[in-house]
Order: sequence, then C-alpha cells, then structure tokens
Amino acid sequence: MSAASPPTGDDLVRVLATLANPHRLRIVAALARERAYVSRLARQLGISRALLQVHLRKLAAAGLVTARLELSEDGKAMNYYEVEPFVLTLTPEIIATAAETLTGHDSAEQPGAER
Amino acid sequence: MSAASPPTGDDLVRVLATLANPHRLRIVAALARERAYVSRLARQLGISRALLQVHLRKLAAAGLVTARLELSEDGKAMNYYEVEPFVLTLTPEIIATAAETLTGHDSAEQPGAER
DNA sequence: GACACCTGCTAACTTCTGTTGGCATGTGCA
DNA sequence: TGCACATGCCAACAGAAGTTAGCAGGTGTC
Repeated sequence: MSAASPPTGDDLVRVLATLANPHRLRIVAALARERAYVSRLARQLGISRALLQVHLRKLAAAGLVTARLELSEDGKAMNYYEVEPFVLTLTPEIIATAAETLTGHDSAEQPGAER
Repeated sequence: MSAASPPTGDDLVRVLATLANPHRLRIVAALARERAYVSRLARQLGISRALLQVHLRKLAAAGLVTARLELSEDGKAMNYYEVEPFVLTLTPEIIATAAETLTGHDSAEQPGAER
C-alpha cells in the first residue's frame, strides 16, 4: 500500500474504521518501532492475546499490517507482525473525490434531481 | 482546525471514528462542494433529516463542519453547515507519536518491563 | 385554517464492535 | 509427565452506534 493514489470510498471507510480505535493505534505504534510476535505484543500492550488477535486481524484486513510466520531457534512457531508503510492524507477535497466511489445506497448525485 | 500540528491520540481517534462512515463521508463531500442547510442536504443525499442531524452533530463535535444559523429572505430560519478546511496526514510514524498521548488504559510503555 | 417549508428532540429497535474466558494444539525442557 | 511458552478458534455477553418514526415548534402564503 502506498496510498499516494486516491483511495476508493470503501477502502477509505475500512481504513479509517480500522484506525479509529485506541488499541489498534497503540498496536500500529508499537509495530512501527519494531515488529513483534503476538504473545510479546500482548504483554507489551497489557491486553489479552484474544483481544490482540482480533485487532491484528482487522489491521491486516485493512492492509495496515502483515503477518509473517517464523520459527524461533528453539523450534517454536512465532507469528511476527509488522506495519505496512503507508501515507494517507485527508482533506475535504480528497474525501469529496473518494465519496464518489462509495458503493451501496445509490440515489442522489444525479444532477438536477433535488430541490 | 489546521491539523498541520500533530494531533493528540484522542483527537485522532475521534476524527477517524467520525470520518469512518459512508454517510458522513458523503456529507463532507457534499459540503465541500457547497454549504447547505439541513433539509436541503437531506434531500440531496436521500436520507432522513433525523439521521442527517445525528451525523452532522458528530461531524461538528469532531470539528469537521460548522453550523451557521441564518434567516432566509422570507424569514425562515435555516441552519447552514459548511466544512472546516482540514489536512490530516497519517503514517505509522505519526500514529506512533499520537499514540503516546492516548489517555485511559495506562500500563506498558515503561522501559524494561516486559519480556 | 390548511398547507408547505424550516427547525429541533426523543424513545425504541436493530445491528455492529469490543471484550472475556475457555478450549484445543503445538514445541522444548527439567 | 508436567510446566512454560507459542499458536489459534469460538461462544457469549455488554455496550456503542446507526436508524426510524413520531412529536412539537416556528414562519409565510393561498
């Protein structure tokens, strides 16, 4: 994800909804400093693994983080996560453009319809 | 709001949560083109006034739009809304900075605590 | 007075999201 | 074998968010 390209409306909503959560913000912040595996991250952030998993899944679904399964020296499976570098800029104009590509709920937008 | 300044974590969450909604995206988009009063906007977007009010309130609470009460020529009270120009840029690094100012749920962040 | 337009509020329902706790699986080591 | 660490999944609850429908108040015009 490079996001220099204009995001589609639906993508935008997904990314914003994903980021609009304190836990997930902290997760991204932590991973921005250094990648980590699930259990470690959970301890670091002071939240349960189950909860962390849910949030990581959402972040991954939005393309903001990626998982990489690795084996530690002693043979344990560790699931490392890392942030996907992204740049997202929001302004009313950018939103106006993105909004045109929103799916679902048609109507409106036909020139000369209302009022 | 100019947002060239680094947003606090809580503000960030509020703004993102506000923007993470198709209706509100469309509202911002519509207002970015031209300001409008509630009833007109509702017709334009094809949603109920009650629903629009709720969303407008949230947008206003996040500082993304502002209301201005005016009297039309024929003496009717019209509540005009317009977008507040803003520029918000998001990257993992910016999020990492903002996350430090998140209130609530302390713990973690003490160096040398975990693992 | 009836109608058309504007405004706002609230109660109630439905749907989505966050969160917890438990269960199951695997590895390595004393 | 039992403990410590890693992984994952799922059911269930609680709370937040979205949505609708209805009520009430205002102005101006036919």
